[in-house]
Order: sequence, then C-alpha cells, then structure tokens
Amino acid sequence: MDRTLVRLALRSKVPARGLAVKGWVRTRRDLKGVTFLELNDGSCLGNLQVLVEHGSGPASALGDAGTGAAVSVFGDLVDSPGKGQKWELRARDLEVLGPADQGSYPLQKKRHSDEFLRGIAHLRPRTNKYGALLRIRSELSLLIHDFFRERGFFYVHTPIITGSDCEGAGELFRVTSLDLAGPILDHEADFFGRPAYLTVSGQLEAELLAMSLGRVYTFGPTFRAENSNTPRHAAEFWMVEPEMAFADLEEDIDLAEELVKALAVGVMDRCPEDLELFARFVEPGLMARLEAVAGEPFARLPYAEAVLVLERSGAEFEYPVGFGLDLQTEHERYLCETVFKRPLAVFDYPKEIKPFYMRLNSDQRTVAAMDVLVPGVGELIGGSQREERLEVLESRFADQGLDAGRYWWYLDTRRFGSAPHAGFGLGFERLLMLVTGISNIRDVIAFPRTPRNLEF
RNA sequence: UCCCCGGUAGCUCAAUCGGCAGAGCGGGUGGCUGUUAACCACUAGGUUCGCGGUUCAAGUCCGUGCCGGGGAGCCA
Repeated sequence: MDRTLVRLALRSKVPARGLAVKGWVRTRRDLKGVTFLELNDGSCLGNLQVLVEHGSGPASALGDAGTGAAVSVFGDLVDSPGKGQKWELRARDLEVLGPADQGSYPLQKKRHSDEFLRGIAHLRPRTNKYGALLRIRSELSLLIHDFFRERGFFYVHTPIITGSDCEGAGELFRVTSLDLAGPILDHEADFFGRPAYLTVSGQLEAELLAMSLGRVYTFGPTFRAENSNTPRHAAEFWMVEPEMAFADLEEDIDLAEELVKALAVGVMDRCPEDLELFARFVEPGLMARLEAVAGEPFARLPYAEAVLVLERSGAEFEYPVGFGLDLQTEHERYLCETVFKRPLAVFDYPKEIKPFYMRLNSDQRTVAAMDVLVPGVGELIGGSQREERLEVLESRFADQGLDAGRYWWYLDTRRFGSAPHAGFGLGFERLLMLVTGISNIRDVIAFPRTPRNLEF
C-alpha cells in the first residue's frame, strides 16, 4: 500500500477511498463518541484531521496514544462537516507504530520558547516553525543551484581539510589523527605529515577552478573556531562561494544582487505557506521586506562615501568613524536600516583592513572589496575582485607578513594565464535569517555548533 | 573574550519592604452529540541552578561557580 503524503491529501480536489497516511500525532481531541487526531508527516505545514469513531477497530487500536505518537491510518478522505478544514480522513484501520508517553514527551500543544527548543534539537523539527524552516532551507538550497546552473556556473567541491593556516578568515579548527594524550605533538608523524585544519573558506581553491572552468561555485560547510557568542555566528555554517574568471568588482556586485533577488523571488514562489507562518508569528514585516529585497535596486556606495555619510549624519556612535577604520556593526546597521532602508553594497575598502587576495585599486590605498549588508541581519555577503597581478600579490603577501612560498600553487595561477576574476561568499544561514525573520542563527540550523554546544 | 540581564512545577511566568512557594498551560482521572491550541470538573506535581555567607527568618541580600539570553569584537 503506497503511503499518501498529507500534503497531497490536503490538496485533493475530490474525495478518495482507501488512502494510507502515516505521520505523527500533533494533537488529539476526545469527545463523547469520536476522537480527532491532527496528523502531520512533515510533507507540509498543515495537518490532516483523522476521525476515529469510538467502538470501532481503529479506536481500540489507537488506545490512549496521543501527542507525539507515530501512527499509520488507512481510511477514506471525505468532506469534513466541521469548520477549519476541507477534508478529513475517516479511519477504517489504524496502527500505532510508535507511542509517545504523554507525561514525558516534551513537545506540548502550545508555544515553546526558542531557548527551550534548542535544548531538544532532536525533537524540535517536529514543530511547525522548525519544520517550515527546514523545508524553506531545502528549497533555498535548490534555488541556489538553479540560479547558478542557469548562468553557466559549474558546481565544484573544494576540500574540507586544508593545510593553509592563514586564509585570513579567523581561527581554524585543528585536524589530527594523533593521540592528544600522548607525548608532544609531532606534525611529521601526523596523518598528513604537516598541520591540518578544517577549511574556513573554499575560495582559494575555487579561484583555481574558476581559472579553468570559467564560472564555478561551491556550496558547502565551513568552520570557524572563533569564540563568537552572538546570534549571527556559528562554528559550522554553510557558505555559497561563486568565483568568476574575466569579471571585475562591479560584475561581482551585480551577481550578488541578482542572486539575492532571485532567491527572494524564488522562496516567495515556492514556499508561500511556510513563509506565511514566519510572517504571522516571527516577523510581522517579513513579506514587505522580501518584496523590497526582490524589487528595489540595492544601494551601492564606496567605503569613502559611507564614511562621509556617517560623519555628516550627526548620529551618535559608540565607535569612531574615519577613513582607515573598519565599519562597526552599529555603522553598518545605521547605513542599511536608517539611511537606505534596503540592501546595501559598500565597496573599495582601505587595503589595510582587508586580506591579501583583494585587488589593489589604482588609488593604491583601497582594494576592490565589497560587503552586502541587509536589514536585520547585517553582513550577508563579503567578496572582492581578486588580485591577478603577480608582483602586486607578492608585495601584498609581504605587507601582511605571510609566507608566499606556501601558496606557490595560488601564485602559479598568476604566473600562467592570469586574468581578472572576482567572487564572494554568502552566508547561507544568514540568508535564511533574512528570509524567515528568525533572529538567531542557532534556530536556522537543525543542529547548530556554537561554543560549548555539541550535544546533537 | 569583554559588558549587561536572567536561572522558581514538564513548559511559560508571578511571588510587595527579607516573613506559610502560586497561576495558566501541559500530565492523570471523570464528564461532554463533530472538535479546531475544544470545553467542564477533580487531581498529582517543587533540592526556587550549585556551593559558601549575612539574618530569628533568604526565591528575595552578599560572594563564587555553572548554564542561558542580549550587546560588542571576529566574520558569512
């Protein structure tokens, strides 16, 4: 007997006899002669109402099974005489696949706090909110692939384990097969014969592939060992990193804007029901924000002008503003949420505050870097045109005290057939925060990794 | 890592000036002619985060540790 998804049953145009539906009981209502079950199988936000008549076989099979139990129901999809749903499944046969003790099952038919649900991450995907989130997460992933494929990008896989210890993006996790309880660590004796780390970015390898295939992107997990305790940082997160040969910074920003817009449009098109939940219960202005992201052109301004705007704003800031100083979170938020009220790309940052691989501009003091800031989330994208000139790149290595010799393969792409190229990294969880209005990154990943959190 | 706030029943929270630890929801039991977070009645349920201190008396005040949240830095 094929199982019918709740999603399909709810969308049925006609009554149907002999459907088999399997799922988890969200709630149970007992009356004098009948019991109602709300059955959810994860296929969509909605539940299918199941009718069990007392004194019947299904009723005795159901017993006292209630919220949380897994059940299999065979029955007829009929018009529901009650209000609130078009269809209900009149049970002819029923089996409790897995009961759930009512006294100890943690999920109740009431709203739970995010903090509580984080403590039961193994069960929270059974709630409306996290089910909706995970379905949206899935669709957005597929939309990303659609977007790049339509534009001639190839999906490439870059290493998770890296030997580069200074990719310019924060602290790294060490990877070793050595016995840490043993004597002094000897890198020579370790698996790779040298120190190894979890990658903080696939960018350097993606550049090599872009200089071969033209347009590529990665979409995979990334690791940062920073002791960051904020709602916007995780130790393990997913990043989308496109890299384009024969492209400059402006084209890079163009791509970033097209991508974010396409994803906003796509998610509104494919996930209206799940988005509605977030618009109603999580972020009241969500749909207007998504429409704005999708419809209005992003603001773009050079870092130097951003500094002038901030200096002339008259606003009080905790941290100083000035050319050469990095923009603080308060400055980025002010620009994005108060001045422009829409996504904003800031570009051409002072070279001193950016990594070695960003292309030096002709003014000799800024690099072709760009950050895309979005309301409510802050930095969504960071990217740049890459330095393709060998001599300039070598001097940038020297300026930042890095050993160019260890990046001989990276420099080789500048020795042999070098060409302008550009790319960026988009934080996938931050995108989900933008799309759903969820304000903590720990709630847009099923099993988040943050400092001192590795339970599930 | 720094700053601020918090930790009371399974969950969400209340408890006046330091004076008998409470409610709603959830659970259990019973009722109810089709419910919609059903409804009605009854009922059980507590190391007030841990340790130490002040006091006749501490959920409440002091010290300290742990955990959580928010802000900052780092960044995606």
